[in-house]
Amino acid sequence: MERLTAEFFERSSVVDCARGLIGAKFLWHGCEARIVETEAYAAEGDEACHTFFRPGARAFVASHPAGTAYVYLNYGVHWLFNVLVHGPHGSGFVLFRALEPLAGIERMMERRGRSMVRELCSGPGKLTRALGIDGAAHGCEFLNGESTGIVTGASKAVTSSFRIGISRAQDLPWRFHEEANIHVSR
DNA sequence: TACGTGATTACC
DNA sequence: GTAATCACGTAA
Repeated sequence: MERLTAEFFERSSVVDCARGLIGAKFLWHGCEARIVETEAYAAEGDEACHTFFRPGARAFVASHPAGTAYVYLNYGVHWLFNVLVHGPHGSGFVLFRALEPLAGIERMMERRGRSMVRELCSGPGKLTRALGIDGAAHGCEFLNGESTGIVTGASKAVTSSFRIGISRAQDLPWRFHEEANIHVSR
């Protein structure tokens, strides 16, 4: 078990980072959860990535180091959590789509208002709510924080599939999840 | 299956 | 100023 550093998000492509994070442990202010579902968004050549239609996202990519949190509000309701990648052949984001709660579960239940563990983090908007992540985390270099970061973990059988909830570039198999894990999004 | 919700953006 | 678009969750 080792802490991931920014170097992890510099040495591989955004797609490999997304796949490689499955099974790792996400630490956030007293809560711990295994990453069981991610998606990759490439800053160049991916029409579903924010950089394709948002100048502000392009500016963010250009002005922050690898490993920075990119957090934004979606549909006016849900905060979504991404990690910035600066790979050898391009930049991008890894979206956290689902987690398997390990510690701090009581706190997650409080924030979610649900008591079933598999309802806590089984979606990108759910997991930010469960962990108390909001716009304050945007731009944060959380990897080496006092109480935030990512720790390597056993990667089990990882399946790739198409990304969810997007209208463009639907043909890229850039969603990754652990097989047969009940905590992935529905 | 319908719909609330608000930031960002492009275009007047 | 306006309108369109959205990497979603919930109840039903």
